[in-house]
Amino acid sequence: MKTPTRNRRAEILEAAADLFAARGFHGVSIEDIGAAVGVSGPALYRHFSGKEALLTEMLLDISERLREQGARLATTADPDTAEAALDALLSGHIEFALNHPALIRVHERELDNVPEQARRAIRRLQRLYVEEWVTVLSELHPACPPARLRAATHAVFGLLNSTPRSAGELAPEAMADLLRTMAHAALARL
Amino acid sequence: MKTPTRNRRAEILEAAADLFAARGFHGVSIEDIGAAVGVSGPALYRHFSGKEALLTEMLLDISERLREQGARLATTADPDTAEAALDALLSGHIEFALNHPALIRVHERELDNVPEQARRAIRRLQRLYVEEWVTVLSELHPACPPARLRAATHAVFGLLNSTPRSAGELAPEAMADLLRTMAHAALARL
DNA sequence: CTCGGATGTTAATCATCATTAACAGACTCC
DNA sequence: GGAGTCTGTTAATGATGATTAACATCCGAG
Repeated sequence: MKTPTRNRRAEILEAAADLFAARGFHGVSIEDIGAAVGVSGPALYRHFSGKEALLTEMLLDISERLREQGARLATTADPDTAEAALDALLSGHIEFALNHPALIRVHERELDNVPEQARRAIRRLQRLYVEEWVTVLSELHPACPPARLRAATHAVFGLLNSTPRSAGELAPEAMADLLRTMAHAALARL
Repeated sequence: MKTPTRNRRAEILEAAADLFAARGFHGVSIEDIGAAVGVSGPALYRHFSGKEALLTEMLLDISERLREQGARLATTADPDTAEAALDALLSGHIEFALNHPALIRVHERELDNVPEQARRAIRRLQRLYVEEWVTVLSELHPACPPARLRAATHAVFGLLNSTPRSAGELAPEAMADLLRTMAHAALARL
């Protein structure tokens, strides 16, 4: 019972993500989450200090992954072409959104349910990720004011994160292709 | 007390929309909503049969307004140019999103908290609205399969509805301009 | 006037839930 | 082979919150 236990935490986070994505933080009970992983109720307290802590860890993890990925992709070995960097950011975000629709949804909707302090940390990571995009975009559109670039970035996130809502309409590759095409076009002229 | 009372229902719906947008359906209590309009708690039951009924009416109203607006704008007097129809749809949606960010947010997030039957009705209205867009788009892109057009429509909604998230970054007119530009570009090549 | 309906108020009621207690099996390390 | 740690389990405990009951007011109609 050494190895299987290792997964418990991750297993719980995964199940909770699906549930939170489907019914929202307040719409899911600790019981529900326990049931989803085959244990029941208060067992979760052996792994997390509480429901908020669970959500907090989930959001911190997502934000951190996005930020890390953003920092990595925006600074590719060949950053001379901002075009290439933008394409990398786009592809990375799309891949994440398509592979983890539940995480994207939770990340988009549940920040307010995180306790103040952690919320600040999460916001910081989100801001860093956005700034990664803004930096790249400002190279492509030097005349465009930063506020506009930031708003454009948020708008593109909204576009890319529409995935969970139109799931099933299109095959994943077709969806990825569509989103990349649309996002590129949307960001071409600002 | 005849006239002022007339507004109570609308007043409640408005306050509830703001609260639901900010904290989510389950994160808001009947007490909270009452307090927001200056009465307290169970007084709401004089106007709505319950919390779910309140949300249901709110979502039905939003969906209906969008659908009606869509039907009206897509069938302008001069529908020979699909371009014009698309532009009208875009402008209408943007105006709605900018003027009613709370409603857009609730519309986007809370459908699952509506009882089954009403949910079907709301979904039907949403579908009709989407089909309005798809019809116009299919004139502009005859070769593009409908599923792709539908996914593109959802993606554009995601883009346009990003408003509540990037509020404050840009002045309303600047934001409207940005969204229109980006959406047009995103839909130009499918 | 006074009756009835529309609106509110405060005090139950009844569930649902997060969180904590108290208790138990299992596996590790010695 | 036993002490200790890890993970679970099932009963409290305590809040919070939706909904309903039992009473007030106010106002217009007759």
